[in-house]
Amino acid sequence: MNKPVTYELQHVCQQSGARAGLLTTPHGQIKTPVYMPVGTQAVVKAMTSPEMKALGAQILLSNTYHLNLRPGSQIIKAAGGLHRFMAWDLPILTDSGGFQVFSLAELNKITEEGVAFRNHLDGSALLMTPESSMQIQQDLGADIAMAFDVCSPYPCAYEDAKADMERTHRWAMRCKDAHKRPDQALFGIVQGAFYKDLRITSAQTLSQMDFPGYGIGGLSVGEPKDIMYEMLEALIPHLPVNKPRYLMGVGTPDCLLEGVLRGVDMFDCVLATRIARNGTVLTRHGRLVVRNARYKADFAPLEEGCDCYTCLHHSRAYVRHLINTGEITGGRLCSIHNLRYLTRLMEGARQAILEDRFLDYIKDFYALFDMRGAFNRGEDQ
RNA sequence: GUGGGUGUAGUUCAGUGGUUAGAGCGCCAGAUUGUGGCUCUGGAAGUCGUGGGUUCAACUCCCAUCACCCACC
Repeated sequence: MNKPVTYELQHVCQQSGARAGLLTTPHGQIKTPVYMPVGTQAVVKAMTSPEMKALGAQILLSNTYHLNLRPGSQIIKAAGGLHRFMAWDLPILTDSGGFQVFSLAELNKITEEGVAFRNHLDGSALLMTPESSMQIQQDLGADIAMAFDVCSPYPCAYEDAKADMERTHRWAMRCKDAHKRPDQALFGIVQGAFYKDLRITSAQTLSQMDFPGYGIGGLSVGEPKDIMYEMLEALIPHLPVNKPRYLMGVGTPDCLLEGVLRGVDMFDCVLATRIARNGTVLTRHGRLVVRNARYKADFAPLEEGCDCYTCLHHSRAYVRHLINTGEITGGRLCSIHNLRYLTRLMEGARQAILEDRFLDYIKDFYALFDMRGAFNRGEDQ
């Protein structure tokens, strides 16, 4: 039986060691490194599928937990699967619900069997297990499903981190046993909080289970960036070279490039679309809060030279006006720009890797990008 | 012209003798990393229409005056 998702390592940058690859799925190929826009509720907020294609998105992420609550995985299955339901014929990856165990921690109880959630919509009880997550994800029918994991918080005591990691490994095996769909790949997820030895153990343990790809979970949960980079450097050498690595939830421009530098192939993040709806955009010069009064009469595009729809047609003053009057198109225009920005950042990274000049690419990025107030955390300040 | 009403932050309004006059909206700024987010947090902003008076103390009570609104001539 052919594997549903295969990874081909196309080139290793001689200057940096970063990777360029090709991910082949039932719904087409993905050139890596890649940023995956997030469409939690079977839609990238404010965007349509043709618009996502136009800005160069290769694959979208959607969410098991949310879609299972509404409209329900049976509805999406009846619609002919998630691709048809949301009219997106390129690849999709579904998150397992594991992150909701973390982010909705006050509303759930974790046992070895699974997680008892309080439904955040109506308060009703809901049990999610590795098996049920697999069932739901197979009903949704994405190209890539993620294992149901336990994401440790930051900070986290060693014994707790170890217990979360070991449970994640047991659940990964249960996910593998429960996963039957031949046209869908299942990725395992590395945990281990902020302890290098645990991260290495997790990478080795999951590698032995032979998944077609590996998520790196539990990072960008509030820790300083340096610590995240240390963890990546420790664990990635213990993942197989011929499988894709997906750093979950990471999405500031600098973190994307630093991740690529350390061997990551895939990223997803809500940041670009979330800040867009609140009037902040990303540019090569750093973040730009277009909502601010200084742009009231600024008729330049959001980012000079950007090829996105927004920058080709509209001014900062206009976008600011729409944001400040609460017009939904304001959030749309900022989303279009931010998604295009990150997509283009990754396209440029891939090209630089293929041409063995990725270190120069990063250097050029930092030379222009104003890091002051650029989503820093903790000790980064 | 007569009678009544209203004048407090940019705006709509609270505040009927007692620290440094408040709220919503607006304005300004900050936050946002596997989305419980048209969200969250903070800030600036008022000679209380004006001028007198009573009082230990006045946005508050009294007088005058100005502006606006309503009713009636």
